[in-house]
Amino acid sequence: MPDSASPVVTRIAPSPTGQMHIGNARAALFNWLYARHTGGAFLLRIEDTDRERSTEDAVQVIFDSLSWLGLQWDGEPVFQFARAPLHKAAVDRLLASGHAFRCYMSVEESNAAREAARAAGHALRSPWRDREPTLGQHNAPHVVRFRTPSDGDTVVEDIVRGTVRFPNKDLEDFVLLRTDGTTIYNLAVTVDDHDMGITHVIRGEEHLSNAGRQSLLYRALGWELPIFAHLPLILGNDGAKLSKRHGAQSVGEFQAMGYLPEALRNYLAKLGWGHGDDEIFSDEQAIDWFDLADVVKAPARLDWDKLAHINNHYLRNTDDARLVALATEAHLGRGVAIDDAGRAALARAVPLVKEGAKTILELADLTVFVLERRPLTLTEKTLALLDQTTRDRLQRLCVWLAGTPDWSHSGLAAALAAFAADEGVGLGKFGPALRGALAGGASAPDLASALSALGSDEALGRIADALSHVQ
RNA sequence: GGUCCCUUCGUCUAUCGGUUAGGACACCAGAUUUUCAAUCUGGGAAGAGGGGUUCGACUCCCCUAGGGACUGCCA
Repeated sequence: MPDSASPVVTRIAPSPTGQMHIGNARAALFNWLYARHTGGAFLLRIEDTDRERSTEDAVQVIFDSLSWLGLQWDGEPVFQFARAPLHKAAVDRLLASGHAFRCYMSVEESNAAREAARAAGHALRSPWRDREPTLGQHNAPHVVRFRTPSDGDTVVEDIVRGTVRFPNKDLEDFVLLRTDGTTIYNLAVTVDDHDMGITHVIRGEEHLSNAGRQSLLYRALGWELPIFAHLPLILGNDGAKLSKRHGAQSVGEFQAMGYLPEALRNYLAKLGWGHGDDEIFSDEQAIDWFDLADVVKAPARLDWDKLAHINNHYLRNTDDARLVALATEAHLGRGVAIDDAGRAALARAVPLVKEGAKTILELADLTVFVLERRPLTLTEKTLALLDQTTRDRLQRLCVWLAGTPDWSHSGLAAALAAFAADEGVGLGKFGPALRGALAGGASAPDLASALSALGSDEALGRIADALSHVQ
């Protein structure tokens, strides 16, 4: 194990084959937190050895996802495929030391051999592990496999799992080099983690069994093992593996749904780790408190309600300029045109409604009423409310409001209350009709807020529109 | 099938042998009320089951059950 005095080096190593999974984002977060907590480094490695599935776009998705999440990696990203010569050199060493061997079985043959081995109660053992190819065979198509010990256990010390042992007989002679000469995951990861000086391998539990294979490689290569920490999986709300049907599974989707990166960081940090009763905390606090020893073992389910609650907290504590920009973006994304008046109205409306929004998308829903164009289409319900008494009252209200100099929320709330008192009725007598006149069918906040967000010209104009509506 | 991991309120979790098992989200009720929310107050809600160890187990050990991961010339 690495010297405890040596600086911590962690890494996130996604493969560029599509979107960045939220589980991967959480792993990145924990690696980042641990590196920052210890004053160490957080590195990024792109695992692009699968040439069939790796794409340029997906590499960009990884950069974008990490950047959006605010998890800045240290140094230049390492591209795994570019390190192929180093991987092959390691394989040569393994071949020379007898820890690996050339296997001339075809895919079909190895599949059959694997089944036979399982039937016999152990994992695949290639017949070539103890056989020398003839001279003619030597360069025939082959893979290179690891010569897995037949007896004993491979022990993995894991910070969150404790001591985990895998019987070697159940670990097959896994492939190191494909027939085409390219390297495979376990070998590449081991060589890269070693060369990059990774001290702590923090990743999802799906890699726990790989830690056994990788440990075998580290020892065969004569290298010091890193400290392993396998994180519990993130499941969907129903306890099943997180997939498309759970609503979202990639960082990009969470972003598109209107979650703030800091809210997602906070929520994700609480999935598999926690600090007592603390629910909402800053990055500084998380960095200060984070420790691998406190990582939870059990898998966690994604709770959308709680994420929404946390997102709402961050939304209401975010500065208005940023929220207005985000809301504007959301409206434009929906094809809603916004002119200068609209921008101004949005700037007035956002601060007044943000407390009720759980996502940026909801913030857009709550502000769409200010972007409607006059004359608004009134709902049946509003039309029904506009009887003569109410019309007369709203007419007087317009006069009253026109004489109200303070169109701030509090000024209007006071004006509305004073008007109601003057009329000798409760707000309920004309509130619903006024709401309908101001917002049409769209949702709107409390009346004082709605009025204030619209501004006097627009608000009075909308009321006049409603009053002139033929019955 | 084999190997490995996991198991406290519906959910995320606290507890690290002695607590009325705490908090948060959600839920329910009440208050407020111009819609929906928001807000305030109160409430219900948990140690998978069975054996041990111990003066004493949620906590340690074993078994069972359930869930999950891996088992590939993917990562």
